[in-house]
Amino acid sequence: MKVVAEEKIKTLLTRAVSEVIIRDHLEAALKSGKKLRIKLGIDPTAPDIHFGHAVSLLKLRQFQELGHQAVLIIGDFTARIGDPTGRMEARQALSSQTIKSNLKNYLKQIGKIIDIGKTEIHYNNKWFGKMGAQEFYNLTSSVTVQQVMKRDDFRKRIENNHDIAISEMMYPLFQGYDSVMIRADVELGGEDQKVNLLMGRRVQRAHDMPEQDVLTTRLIEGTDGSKKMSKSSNNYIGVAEKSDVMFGKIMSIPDSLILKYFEALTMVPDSEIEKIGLKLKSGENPKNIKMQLAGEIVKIYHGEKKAEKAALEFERVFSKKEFPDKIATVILSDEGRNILNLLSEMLLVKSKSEARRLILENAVKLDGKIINDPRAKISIKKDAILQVGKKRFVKIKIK
RNA sequence: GCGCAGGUGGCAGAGCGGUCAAUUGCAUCAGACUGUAAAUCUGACGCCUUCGGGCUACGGGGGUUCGAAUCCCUCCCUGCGCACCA
Repeated sequence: MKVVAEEKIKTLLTRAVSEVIIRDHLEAALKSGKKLRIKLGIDPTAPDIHFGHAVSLLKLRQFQELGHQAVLIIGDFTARIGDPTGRMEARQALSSQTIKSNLKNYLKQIGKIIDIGKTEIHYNNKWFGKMGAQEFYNLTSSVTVQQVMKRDDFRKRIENNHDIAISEMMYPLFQGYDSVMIRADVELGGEDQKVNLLMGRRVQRAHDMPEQDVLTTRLIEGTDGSKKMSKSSNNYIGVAEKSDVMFGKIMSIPDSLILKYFEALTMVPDSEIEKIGLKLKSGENPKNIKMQLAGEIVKIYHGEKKAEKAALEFERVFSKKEFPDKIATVILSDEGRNILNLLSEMLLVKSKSEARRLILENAVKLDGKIINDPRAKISIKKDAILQVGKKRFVKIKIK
């Protein structure tokens, strides 16, 4: 029994982990049998959780499985102020109602990964909402500008003459104060969060509290295979995506990411992953292994059955080039109409100009037959499938 | 507050009176090749079009000019320097 626990602790401290500070301290604490308080902060401004977040959440789950107390911090305070990071982008503060409804979604998504029933959830507006100026002042005194500016993206922005709002510099402080309020023993986060997480230690120290250990998880690259997964790079896979879409997106990652994804996004045991690594090396078609990967991941969010269905569907549409199982259906009268109008009415294209281009690129098919004349008049006599590119389909029913 | 440099398409960044719907890179989309891989190659990439062209765009507003992304005025915004402050 004890051996199993040691094994788990090892996995906890190494798998998909970028850095542990202070490693020896945390390891000792884990072995002491003490129930630790593990903090993870969530920013409720993003519309949904993606696999980048899932890495830390899976790590939190591992802590839970060892009997530790998961503590989620929902950053509703900062969300209400409005996040200044995305320059130009909507700065308007989210209404508390939007935040509330977002949260519901969040918890549903997060609940697929961790055991929400055993998780403490705190909204940091609870303490920041009524924080006085004096207290705020004290908080700002616990850290220097230089310390905050260590963050890489701040440094780069200074170099490139991009602006940094003072409120942005306050973020790490707020985050650190959260650690004080919930008396965190450990804080989790992506490796890009390191400076912020370390700030928690500083703020705790300033509040005469034992300093939390910090565990950063590896960042994963998105579907493009090069940039880290993020909403702004549009290379993310959302936790809430439909099983088919999720499966397909996982299949589109470069082969080189397969093992990393296995480690960071599945619960497949280390020993198993090692074997998979060997298979890859010995020349097995990576497609098969990627299929397995996709199945494992989809299973977490949608269950075994849907994962299997998604695999079949994938084979059907992309390997065999057949039509998908389920296609959005539109009912139309059978009068003839211009192909351009048809495409834009079906919302398969953004504009008629785009439609024209796609047609000239041989991307538009009706029942599998290429339409290459933008002026074609189409009259549909019986049900048909209209297709643009490889991924856009609409089934037309005649009424 | 003063001075200087800037604000261009999703982003970065050219252009500095007509040949600018605007070089180029990235991102995106389509086609070829495939395992929807990745890489690569080809093409497209404001909107509308009867394919002749038309319309709307280079921070906002106004002006000069036959003609402005390009010149002038003004407002807003950003950076840098000085001053203020410490």
